[in-house]
Amino acid sequence: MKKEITIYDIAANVGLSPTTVSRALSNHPRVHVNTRKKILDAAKLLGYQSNIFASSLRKRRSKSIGVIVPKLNSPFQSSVLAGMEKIASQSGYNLVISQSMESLEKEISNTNIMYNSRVDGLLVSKAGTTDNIEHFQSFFNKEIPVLFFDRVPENNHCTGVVINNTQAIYDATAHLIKEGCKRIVHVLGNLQINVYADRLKGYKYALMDHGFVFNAENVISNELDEDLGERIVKKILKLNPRPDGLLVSNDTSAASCLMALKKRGIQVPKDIAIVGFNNDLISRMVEPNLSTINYPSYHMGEVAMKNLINHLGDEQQEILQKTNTITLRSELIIRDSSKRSSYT
Amino acid sequence: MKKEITIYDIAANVGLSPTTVSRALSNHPRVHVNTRKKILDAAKLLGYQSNIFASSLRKRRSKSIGVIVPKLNSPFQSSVLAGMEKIASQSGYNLVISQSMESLEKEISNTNIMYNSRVDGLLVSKAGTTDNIEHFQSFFNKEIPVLFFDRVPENNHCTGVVINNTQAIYDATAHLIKEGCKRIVHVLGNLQINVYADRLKGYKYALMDHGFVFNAENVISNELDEDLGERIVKKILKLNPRPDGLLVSNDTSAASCLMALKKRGIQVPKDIAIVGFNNDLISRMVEPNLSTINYPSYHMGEVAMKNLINHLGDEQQEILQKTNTITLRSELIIRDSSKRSSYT
DNA sequence: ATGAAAGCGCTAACAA
DNA sequence: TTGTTAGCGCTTTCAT
Repeated sequence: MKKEITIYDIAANVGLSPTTVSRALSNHPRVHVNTRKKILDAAKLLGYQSNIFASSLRKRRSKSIGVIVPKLNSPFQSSVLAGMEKIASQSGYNLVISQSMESLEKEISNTNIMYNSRVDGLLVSKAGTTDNIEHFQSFFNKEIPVLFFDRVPENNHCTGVVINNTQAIYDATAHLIKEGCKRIVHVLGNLQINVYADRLKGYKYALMDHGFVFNAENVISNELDEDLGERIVKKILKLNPRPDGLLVSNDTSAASCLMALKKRGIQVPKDIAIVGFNNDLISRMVEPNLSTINYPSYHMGEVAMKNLINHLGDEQQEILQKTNTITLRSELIIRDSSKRSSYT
Repeated sequence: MKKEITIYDIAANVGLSPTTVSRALSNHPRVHVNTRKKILDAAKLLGYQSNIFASSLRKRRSKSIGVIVPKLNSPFQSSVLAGMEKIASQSGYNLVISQSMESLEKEISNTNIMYNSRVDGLLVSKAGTTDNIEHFQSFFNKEIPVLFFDRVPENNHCTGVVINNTQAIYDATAHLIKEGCKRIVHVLGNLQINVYADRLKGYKYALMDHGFVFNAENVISNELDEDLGERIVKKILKLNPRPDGLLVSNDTSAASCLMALKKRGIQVPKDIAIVGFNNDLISRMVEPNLSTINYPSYHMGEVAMKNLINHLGDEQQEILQKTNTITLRSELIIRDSSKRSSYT
């Protein structure tokens, strides 16, 4: 490995002190314009590259933000990440990204690595099995801001960027009821996750408000993956009376249910109406197009990152502590998969 | 911010030198078992966290890998990243990720940031407009390994992890010909990118080998996005004779073409057969299911990361330099969107 | 506007 | 097996 060019080399080259070079390089105001120019020129000439380790060691800041997501390869998360990256890079922050694979154990390990990596702030969408936030304690102790997004822990003082999941599913349920559905099955993920717990609430409230009786048989909590469709459809076809409405907590799974239904000759929305969640691309590509909840994922990434970065400067993170929740707008998008009115 | 606990604190606590503490902490063999235990206990007790800046400054290694992709929010890239993250985290490496947004300018900027961040290695899938690799020169000079994946630069000595794009499209084209297609339109991305240039070759070769005449009108180079379908379908419907085969370089765009065709009452595969690329989820969710090329994206991430990390130890990167290309297996998956035989 | 000196926390020679 | 010493490259008082 070649020798590093340091500010000492530049200093020697231009006949000034390392201090002045350092100041010039970091745009300190108290450096004469000509001096700065001379130094910058020399730096370029010598091929100088600042050593961020030395700088970070000294300044105790890394100019990097950690992000922990459950899974990297999901349309939702990758879109959030894209939004985050945009803002971070605009502000000169690096993104250190890791995935918890829905495992609390790995989330803890990731968190520790992030802590050791001295990220200036942490953005987390928690794993399904995470039911406490002890492992972030080291961040809290050192007052390194931690901000949750989408999947936020319950009952705590952390800021979270979320959508109103309860309202979203309330609207979806009410919509299905209005379309004449009599038995609506709700398929969702791990109920330990706020996202799904809230949606279940919205579902219940909507039933209640429309004079329906809640029936636990109509709620299926499951791993939301691509193969969900077959499993779910088998299950719901055994129910009596047969459900005529299906509320699935993500579009991929909803699409998969749609496939499984069509395969059996069950017509959507005539026999069963479907509403998905997220407004992923796939919701516009299947037939019939899926009604869904528009989830502003890219925007969520931007907002979360912006809020985190805005508060990095503050010595005391009061504002971030006090802004407990930022709720983004989401809305029901009605497409053909749930338009039953014409058939009834 | 609270005071840091350092190895000096531990040393003082257990009555040993910082050196021994450092050795114990990094599992150096020449430390007595009891000593190590005492040190580890004290470290835990005091809440010690190693300072990677100091360590990296001293060791001149960051234990982090940079990844630059064109876009974070693509099913393909996020799957590659997931594979990379898995391997990296297993080996104790952090992932610093940024996106070039298909802009050479941003790619250069990202590259410089990665260089300044002192990543131990760099993984790149290049932007569409990148036609040289000068901006990686600083990495080459310092012998920091750079490995390209999927979109690799032409004519250079860098290692790349790729699939055989030429063969893949050759097979797809041959398949369409066998299914009786007489006029096959090939829709692909920016031809400056090896991926698409190679595919065009495969298309031409296949035509040639089957006695077809290549016609430039049948090649459409375009931005491959979700809205592609309408644009493409309008174009091809103007062609005379009307094409009966469509080869689209990613599944999202292929699905979008499929939608646009169906909207106009054109039947797939009877009137026009379609083959996509990537084997994204969406290819299995549209109707008819899309024939496509299975692209082992997750695996590509794993392989690329493994190869990079394997060669980080080596002082001289000879092996990496000499292994010029790693080609992963890809294969044609035939589904309903291209099964025309029964109609002819 | 510029400089001298100290030190961030760690590790690697070298010595014992 | 353990310790001494020096220094990685930078920034930040404090002085001039």
